[in-house]
Amino acid sequence: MRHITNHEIAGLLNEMAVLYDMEGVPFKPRAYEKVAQNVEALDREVADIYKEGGVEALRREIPNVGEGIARHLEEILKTGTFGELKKYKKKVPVKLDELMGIGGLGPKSIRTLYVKLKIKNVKELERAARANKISKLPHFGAKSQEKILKGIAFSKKHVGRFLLGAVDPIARVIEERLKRVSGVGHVTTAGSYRRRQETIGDIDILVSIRGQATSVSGLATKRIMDAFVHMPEVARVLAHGPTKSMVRLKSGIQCDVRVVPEQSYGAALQYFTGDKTHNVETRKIAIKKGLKLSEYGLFRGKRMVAGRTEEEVYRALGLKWMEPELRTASGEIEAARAGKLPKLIPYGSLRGDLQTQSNWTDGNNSIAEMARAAMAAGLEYIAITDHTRSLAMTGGLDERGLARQGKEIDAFNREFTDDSSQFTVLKGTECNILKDGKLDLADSALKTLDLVCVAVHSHFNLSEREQTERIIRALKHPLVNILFHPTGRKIGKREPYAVDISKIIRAAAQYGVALEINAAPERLDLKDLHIREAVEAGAKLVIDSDAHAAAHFKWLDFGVAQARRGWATRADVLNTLPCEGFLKTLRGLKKR
DNA sequence: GCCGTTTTCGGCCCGACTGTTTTCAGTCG
Repeated sequence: MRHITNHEIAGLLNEMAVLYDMEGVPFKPRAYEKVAQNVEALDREVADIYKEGGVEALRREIPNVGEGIARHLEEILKTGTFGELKKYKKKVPVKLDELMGIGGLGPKSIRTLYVKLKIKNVKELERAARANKISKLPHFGAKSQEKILKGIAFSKKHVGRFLLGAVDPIARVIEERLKRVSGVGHVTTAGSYRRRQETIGDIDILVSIRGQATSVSGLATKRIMDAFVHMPEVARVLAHGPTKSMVRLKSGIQCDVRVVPEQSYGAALQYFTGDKTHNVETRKIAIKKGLKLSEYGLFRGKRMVAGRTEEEVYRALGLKWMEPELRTASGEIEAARAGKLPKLIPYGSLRGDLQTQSNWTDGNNSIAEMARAAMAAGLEYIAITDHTRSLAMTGGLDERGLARQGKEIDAFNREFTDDSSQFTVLKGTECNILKDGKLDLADSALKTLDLVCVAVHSHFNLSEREQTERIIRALKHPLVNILFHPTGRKIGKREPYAVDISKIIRAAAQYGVALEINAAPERLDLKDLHIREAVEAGAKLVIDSDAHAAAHFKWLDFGVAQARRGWATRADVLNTLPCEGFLKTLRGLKKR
C-alpha cells in the first residue's frame, strides 16, 4: 500500500468539495470540507487508523466520517484517489488548486470560465482577461476582470515559496533520514529555513562526513547522495553529483544537499545561512582585514584562518556569533561588533497561549481536550477565546453563550485544582471590533472575563484612516487587553488591510494593550519589522497559536521564531510569565 | 454526506459585501 499523508488526503477531500460546489450539489461540499479539516487536525495517520481497524475505525476515530466518506478514504489509501473525485474532475478538468488561489474566484466562476471560455489554468485565465473576454461573460464585468488580473499579479509574487509551517515537518524528516546514513557527521538545514523566514524558497541541507576533514570523496559521500535521491519524498532528481545533489520533492519544493569537509563546515553554514545582504557585509569586513571569505573558509592568502565552526569565522571577523534569525543585514553586524546583540526569546519559553478556539465556535475540540493538549505541549495555561456573535459563520457567542461557557471553564478548573498538575484555563474572547470601533459584546459580559482580546474580522476595505481609527477606538476601551492578528494578512492569500501600523503600535503602548504575534503559519502577524518597531516603542507582545485544534499548539515556536526575527527578548513577551504574573502584568498595563 | 433522533428522514452556522443586476448570484469569513 502506497503511503499517503493526512495532508494529501485532506487535499483530495477539499478538491471534492469544490467540485460538488461547482455543480451546485447541496450540503455535500460542507460535509467533505469538515472531514478534510478533521483529517488535517488528526494527531495520527489515517493510514495507521485504517491498518488497525479498517473502515469501522475510520468512522469511529474521525469525526464526521460516515459510510460514504469512509469508503472513499479506503479507496484513497489503496489507490491514491477515488472514483467519485475522478468522475467530477472529468466534467471540469481544470487546475483547481491554481485557480482557487486567485482571490475572488470560487467554484461557480471557475466552472463558468471553463464552460464558456475553456479556461483551465491561470495562464489561460490571464490571457482571456487581457483580451477583454471575461468582462463579456454573464455575471462578470469590467471590475471582475480587473479583480482577476490583480489576483493573478498577487499570486505571482508568491509563487515558488512555501510556508515555513509546511516546510518544517518535511525538512525534519529529511534531516533524520540523512543522519541515519552511516558515516554522516553533521546535518543542518541552512538558508531561509534556518533563519526561520515566513516562507522558504528551497531546502538547503549541509552534510559533513566523519573523518573527511579537508576534502570529500569516496564511498561515504556516494552513500549519502544515493540515499538522498532515492528518498520516498523525491518526485524528480534534478542533479546527482558527488558533493551536490538537487531534487524536486513531491510537495513541490526543491531540496539541495551539499557535502562539505569538516574543516569548512562552519564557513559553509555561515555562507548558506545569511541572506545575500548579510553575506555581502561579512565578506566586505573580511576584505578590509586582508582576508577572503567563501563557503570553504576564511583565508589569508592560501592559509585558512577559520572555517570549522561559525563562531570561529565570526570571531576572526571581529564579530560575536549571532543567531541565524538576525542575519539579514538590518543592524545585527553593528550590534555584533559592539557586543550589543539582543538576547532573543528562547524557543520553548512560552508558558501560556492566549488565543485558542474550542468547539463552542469554530474549533475542532472541546475545552477539556484543548487544555489537555496544551498541557502535553508543556504549557501552564491557555485562554479560550471563541468568536463573538457578529461572526455568524462560526456560531459566535453572545453574552449568554459566553456566560454558559464560563461555567464549563469554572467546572474544568475546579476539577484540575484537585489534581496535582497545575493548569489553568482562562476565560477570554476573540471579540469582534465592529465597523465603528465598538465591541461586539456588552461591557457587563467582558467584565466577567480574565482577559479581553479584540480583532478585526469584517470591513477589511475601509480606508487606512478609517481602519486605523476604528482599531484605536477599540484599543482605548478600558477593558481591552490584547489585539489579535493586528494586520489581518494571510501569507500568499490576502494582503493586510490598510492600516497605519505605527499608529496602532503607539496606541497599544499608550493604552496598555498587548499586541499579538499570531503563530499560525499562514498568518505570522505581526511581522518581523513591526515586532521590532513594537519592541522599540515599548509595546508588550504575546505569542499565540490561534489553535483551532489540539494539534495546533505545535505552531507556537513559529511565533517565537517571528518574535526572534523582530529582535524580541523574553521580557517583551508577556506569556513567558507564569499565569499569575502574566495576568498581573497584563492588567498592570491598563493602569499605567 | 453526516448527524441525531420525537431513529430511518429532515435539517444542515448566516450575514455582509461586491458586482452584477433591477432582484440576485457568488464569494468570503
